[in-house]
Amino acid sequence: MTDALPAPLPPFLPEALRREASAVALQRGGKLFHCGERVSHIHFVVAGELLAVRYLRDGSEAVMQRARGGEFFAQSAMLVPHYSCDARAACASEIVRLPVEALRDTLAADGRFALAFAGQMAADLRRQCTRVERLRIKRARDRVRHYLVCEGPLAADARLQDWAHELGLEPETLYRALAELETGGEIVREGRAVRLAANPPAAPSCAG
Amino acid sequence: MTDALPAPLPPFLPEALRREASAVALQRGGKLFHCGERVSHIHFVVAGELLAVRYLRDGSEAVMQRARGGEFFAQSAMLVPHYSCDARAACASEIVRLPVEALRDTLAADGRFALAFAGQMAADLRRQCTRVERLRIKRARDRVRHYLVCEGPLAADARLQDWAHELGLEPETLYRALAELETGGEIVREGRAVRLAANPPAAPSCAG
DNA sequence: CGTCGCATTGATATCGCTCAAATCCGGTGG
DNA sequence: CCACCGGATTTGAGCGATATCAATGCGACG
Repeated sequence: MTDALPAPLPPFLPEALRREASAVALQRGGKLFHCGERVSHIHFVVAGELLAVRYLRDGSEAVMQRARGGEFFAQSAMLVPHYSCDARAACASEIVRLPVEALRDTLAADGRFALAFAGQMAADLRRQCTRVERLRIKRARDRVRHYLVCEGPLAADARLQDWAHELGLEPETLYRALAELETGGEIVREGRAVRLAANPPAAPSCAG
Repeated sequence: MTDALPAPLPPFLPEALRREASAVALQRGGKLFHCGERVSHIHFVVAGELLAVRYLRDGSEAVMQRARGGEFFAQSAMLVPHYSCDARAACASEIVRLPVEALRDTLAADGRFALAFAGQMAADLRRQCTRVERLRIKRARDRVRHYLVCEGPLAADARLQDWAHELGLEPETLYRALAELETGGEIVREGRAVRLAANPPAAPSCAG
């Protein structure tokens, strides 16, 4: 406990906050906090995946948030005194937690940190906004296009499985969509990498 | 120009920032900024709807962000010197813009404001995270359930059309899903209001 | 060499989207 | 007060797309 773990934490965290940080390890299915508990910490996911879930009366559950390595989790707990959902690890995970009091104090006192923290949240927010717009798209091909336009080419070391999950598609559907886009000349695949074709078949934008 | 518009702006904005604010009105289709332009302002949507779009080479477009009345827009511009997309009004809109320099300075100088601003972004981020998880759900019925669990009952004065759009469904699909859920006893409809049934048909969670 | 996970392709079922028509509801004007 | 109108809601029928199940190829790794 109470290890200082400078490496995995965001670089903009002031030393004063790092000293207050403590590490938590969770098994798959382990709980980080429960609905109704008093908010004491803000969490940063070093590795693994955390879920914020709310349970339905019939035993099923609704995932409200999902955070993976390098992301903050349940940031909105900053604003409220009690958690309104449960936090569970989707797989074995390592978390660093910061006392919410210390975070608030540091935000209020350290302008440079406040700016960086707001910046991190702005970046996360932009990513989620883009995902929302992408998931609103119905056709698999159009989601793939949207991703390539907004996020750039897919790295060669990425697994298509994970990409399918990011796109809200089943892997088989993604494979088929990629095959069609490649046949249509809209994308180019080099090994596992995928990028938009430089010269798409449809009407070009400006030059004739 | 340079109107101070205290009413529509978030209450936590310091007076110093309000004095720097200027109002902008846009027709449907009007551009707020273009890809490549230098970032000068952060925008707050008073009324209407703004889109951040990136154009594909074939003339179609990808929406990256969407902001409606009461929301900030293109917050991530805080972090970068140039816009990487175009901003267009989806309908006639009123915007208040804050010079990014002034915003940065105020964030760094005014701790209370920095905390509130970060809080606003945390709340927006939570909302988007929940939407992402909801849109990942494939079946219409399950999306409706997720919404009611995470966001609470639907107000009686809401239009089902707007709700369908929020859920990423066509109105007809939502009507059918609601009919099925009501027949199944999972939800109760009182006029236009919709809420989860107090006593669902499936197995209860704790008490027998 | 065997195994395992990932990628790929085929066949089928399911679900949501689209087009179309009927009903309901609120507001407007006579 | 009533007739009318427009938009929202609801229901029906058919189509298209994705999910699902199944089988095969492929590459890494022990």
